[in-house]
Amino acid sequence: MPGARVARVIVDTPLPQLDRLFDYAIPERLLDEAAPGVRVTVPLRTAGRLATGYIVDLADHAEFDGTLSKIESVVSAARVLTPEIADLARRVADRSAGSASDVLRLAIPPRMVRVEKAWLAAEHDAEPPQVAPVVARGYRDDAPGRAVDESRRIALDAVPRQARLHAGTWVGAWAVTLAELAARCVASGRSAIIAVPDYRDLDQLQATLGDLLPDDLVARMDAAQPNQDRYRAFLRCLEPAPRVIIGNRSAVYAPAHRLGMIAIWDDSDPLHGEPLAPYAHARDVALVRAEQSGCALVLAGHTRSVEAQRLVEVGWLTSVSPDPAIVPRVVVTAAQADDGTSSRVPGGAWRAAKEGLASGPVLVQVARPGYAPVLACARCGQAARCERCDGPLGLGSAGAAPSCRWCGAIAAHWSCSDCRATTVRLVTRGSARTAEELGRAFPGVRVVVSDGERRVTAVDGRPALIVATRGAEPVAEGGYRAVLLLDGDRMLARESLSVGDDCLRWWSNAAALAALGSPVVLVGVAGPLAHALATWKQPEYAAAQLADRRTLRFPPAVRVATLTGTPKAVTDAVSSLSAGTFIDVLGPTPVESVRGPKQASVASDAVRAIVRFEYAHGAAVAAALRSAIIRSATKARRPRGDRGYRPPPTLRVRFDDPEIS
DNA sequence: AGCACGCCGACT
DNA sequence: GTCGGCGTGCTC
Repeated sequence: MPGARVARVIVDTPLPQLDRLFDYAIPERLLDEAAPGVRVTVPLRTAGRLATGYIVDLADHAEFDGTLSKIESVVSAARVLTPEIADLARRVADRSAGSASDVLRLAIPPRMVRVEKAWLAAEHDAEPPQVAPVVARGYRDDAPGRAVDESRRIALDAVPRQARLHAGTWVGAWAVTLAELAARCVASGRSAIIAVPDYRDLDQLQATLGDLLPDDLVARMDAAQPNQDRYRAFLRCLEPAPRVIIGNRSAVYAPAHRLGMIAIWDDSDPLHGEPLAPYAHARDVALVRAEQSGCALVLAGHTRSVEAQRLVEVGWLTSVSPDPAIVPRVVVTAAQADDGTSSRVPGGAWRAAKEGLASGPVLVQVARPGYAPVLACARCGQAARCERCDGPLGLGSAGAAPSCRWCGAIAAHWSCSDCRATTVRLVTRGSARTAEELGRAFPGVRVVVSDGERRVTAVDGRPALIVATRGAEPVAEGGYRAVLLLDGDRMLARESLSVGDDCLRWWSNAAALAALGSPVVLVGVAGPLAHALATWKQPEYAAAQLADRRTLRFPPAVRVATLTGTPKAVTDAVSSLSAGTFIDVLGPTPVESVRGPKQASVASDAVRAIVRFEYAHGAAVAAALRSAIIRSATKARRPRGDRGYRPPPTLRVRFDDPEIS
């Protein structure tokens, strides 16, 4: 808008009451630079106090009646906030009773001046790249490809196999499928976003894309990479040409030129949940963004999340499965009675491993890292706990001193809090101890351990035992010749509503790493879960779970909002909800001081209430809670004297907290 | 947050 | 009479 004199600015502040657009006059000297999307500094309330923000729009006239302040400065010419992302941030914030500026902090990486200057100086060709269209293999009639071409929304069951790249490395077939769909977008001049849970998946996806596309068309947005690299990748997404944007959960906020597809791999992995306010899950952001931009949406996995299954059942997603169906050869075996001395590997699993080792690598999935994750008093059996923080003590390696799994403190002079004995007994096996035992059971066989600390992402095709904690399984050249799922019973022992879903996901992801026809041995688990894995019908399991949650009125059959804060603020927020917009309210109840590695930052008298409501009332509930947050933020204020100490907010709202579902 | 405005007790 | 305490309100 040439000649515009007014800029509408979103101010970067955590204060909920400032979460709206402010009109500012554009001074003469900044008329050329003040463009939509640029970073600016503006005075707020009084001169001398400057805030940063982004211009989201230009206008001829202000909507504000009073006299306008002037924009202080334009930080740079880079237009980092595109109209699409500004709109997305608003929608996501509205849906979760949060601030758009909180969302923008996730969407726009910290500015790196040198990187930005280099990018602004460079030429960006708008020439569409020449990429040959590809077909997604493993599905009948190219169903996933056509869905992307027609901008439809699908729940995609991945092909449970491995594939070899040109360079000789091996990746999961899921990465090939998603890369093919992304390449197809680029071939038609559109961009694609693929969000994956962690760096292992990201590495596989990036390598796979390297086979299909020139490297400079792929932007990797990785939370672990240095800020410069992150900002450089972000700026490349802004260029007016199709890109394939891959990254972890925050990639769903990346700007994209003509977005054709947004895909989430393994959408029930907890890493897709955002721990920062307003806590929007990558899946939900993808849903909002697909709606907003009209692009294709792909929720892919070896398991079907209960949330995706709900969307299938309400007709919002279409289910697409591999055709012909590929079913890993799953064998279910009873657990060996564990007397602490004999090998923990039952006969059937042992034979499968033995046979597999004749031709290549064998995967052994265990529940926990370390040597002995749980210790107990040798005399009375009481669990051994840290003297400092009361966390559980464990052994990191065979000869190590006991240490706390929460705070890391070494317990050099431990004595039992009950009977004062000073020797401990090992009560569980971690990956290192399992590896040690397997090394004895299979003399002469190479043993590799992969867990959160020792990151092994790939192994070659030579015989070896690969002991991996769940989620840390490397990809094997040619696929594993056998997969042993050893700790099924232990994994199932966790107390959580989603423990079944989680276990099925861990097992299915490991099973998909097996070579075609090689045995996958599930030890010590029976019932519907074992059946779902053996028949490879994860969507049916998800459908049954969803039916259960419907009768219980648990998420995701309904939505929930968790309100935490002072009793007054929580009560006020609850009573501000109009009747008919919610089902019921649980609580408020006092928040028990959480005994755990992470202490929640809430006031000592904090209470919590949980509001359940139908999806149809989401907007109304979010709007009401949003005003309650603003009310509590502006009303309740602390006395002026105590600077420095920052009390927790009087009211915090979190929608669809995965912890309680 | 941070700063202004505004309405009641002890001071030259 | 008025200096300054901090409750309340607003930020273009």
